[in-house]
Amino acid sequence: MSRFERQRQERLAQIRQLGVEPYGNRYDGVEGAEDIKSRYKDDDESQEVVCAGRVVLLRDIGKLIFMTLRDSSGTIQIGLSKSKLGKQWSLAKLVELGDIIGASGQLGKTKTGEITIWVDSLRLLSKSLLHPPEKFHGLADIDLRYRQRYVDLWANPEVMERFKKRVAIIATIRSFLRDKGFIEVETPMMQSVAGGAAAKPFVTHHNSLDMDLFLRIAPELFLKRLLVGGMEKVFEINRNFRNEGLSRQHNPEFTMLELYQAYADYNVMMDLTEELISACVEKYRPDKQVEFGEIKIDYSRPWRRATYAELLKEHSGCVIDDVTAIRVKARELGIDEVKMDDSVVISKVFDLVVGDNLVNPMFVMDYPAALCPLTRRKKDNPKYAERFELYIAGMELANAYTELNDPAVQEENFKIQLRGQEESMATMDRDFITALKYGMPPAGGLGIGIDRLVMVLTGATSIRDVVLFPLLKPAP
RNA sequence: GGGCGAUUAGCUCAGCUGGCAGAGCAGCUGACUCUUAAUCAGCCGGUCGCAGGUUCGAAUCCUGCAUCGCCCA
Repeated sequence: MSRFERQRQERLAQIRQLGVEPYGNRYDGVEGAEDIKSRYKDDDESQEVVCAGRVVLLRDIGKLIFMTLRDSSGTIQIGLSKSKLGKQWSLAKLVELGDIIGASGQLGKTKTGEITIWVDSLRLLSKSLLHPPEKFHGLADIDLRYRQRYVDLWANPEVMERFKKRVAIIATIRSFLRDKGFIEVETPMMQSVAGGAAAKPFVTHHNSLDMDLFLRIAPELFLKRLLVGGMEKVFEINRNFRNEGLSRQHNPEFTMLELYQAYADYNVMMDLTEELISACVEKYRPDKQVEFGEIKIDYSRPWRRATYAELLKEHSGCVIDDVTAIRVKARELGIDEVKMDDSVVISKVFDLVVGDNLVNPMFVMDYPAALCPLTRRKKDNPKYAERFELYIAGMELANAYTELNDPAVQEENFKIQLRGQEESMATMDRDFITALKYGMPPAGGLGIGIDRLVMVLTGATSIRDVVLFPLLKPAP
């Protein structure tokens, strides 16, 4: 135990000696700090208010103490004077930084004009036994901030603001989709076949059935079953799990919006995507500009739409059908392409040459069909699939396509995809094929990475700054 | 997995080519009824990440390890 902790334990004992319980109970009538401040009217010092929060600043000037309390809305100053508090003065003198207190009193202003609650009754709601981080710099150690988010949230106010914004963005998306007639569903997180994307799943085990289950890598195949079932506009916002490395754009569990609309196609999805994200921009970034690290994202509409082949030509000079030239380019970029399939080489070159450079929102359309096993091919050119990805700030924000609803083609694509994979992974979702055989309406489908969306709307360059508790190695 | 960087007081950080371990904040004591990162005076606080090595002498140089971060795969 550090000496600070011992000192706080002693303080705790002193408080108990005063007959005060240091861990309070229900405290009624509390209003948000910012609400209280906005209620203040000049020359009216008659309002009685109640607030509660953590003591984040403390200025003791003898017989008068000023404290700054922080709650989820912001901060407010309270003033405690010996003359006004009477018997509670000795308790006031024992309050330390980090304690959670409640206070009621008259709303007024100081001589210097700061709105202040002149406290007539004080309540200790929770004694803090660990000293808080340094008051000016807050908690700066990056690793500690993620590990002790419960400290980060009040020590660094902008963190609270960002997470409140995340909540609000998700609420905006839900109401936008409900207004358009989509219904929200929940599909299995634990699946016996992990399908709907190309990624390594996490494995878990069901004891009484004695069978392995996979945490889902995507909800896609279940949401499409719902299209077969007759739900025509359906969406899910929930977690996906992918067993891959961590980076500033990847957390093993991440939140994804997936939606499906019967009788639509990828062009409808493109309009919907632009409209949906723009609704969020309107609400949280009315000037349509977001600083993102070194770069600035401009959300002004309309967003450019270009085909995969056009962009490849534009940024690399290579024609997409000229595989030899693309392989030369790949080697220039340091890609070890010898054993790779043509389609894989093209996609690696594309990611490096094009993807990273797309700062403003850009729809990349018509991917090589080999990369899109769940997608309908273009009628006039079956080498390409009716799929687009939305890029913002060099990241893939959204992925959408005209859904493949021909069971025979789907089964064939699955077989090709499974070829060469390890035995344990190579499981065909036969039930999904059966569902398609009953008939799935033609449909457009869309996925949006919610964490990344929050990043590009709030200017956070690491996914860890928009996930409350990002995955970390256990503390040493 | 590779490269670069970091690790010093509870927190935020200085510490140059090797020579007695430093500051601010926090804490403790005292003063102060209008402070705003309050101020003023005094005091306390260290296994310099760990383990070796070089040296008369290592926070500093070398090697290895650990943890974290950034970049790359």
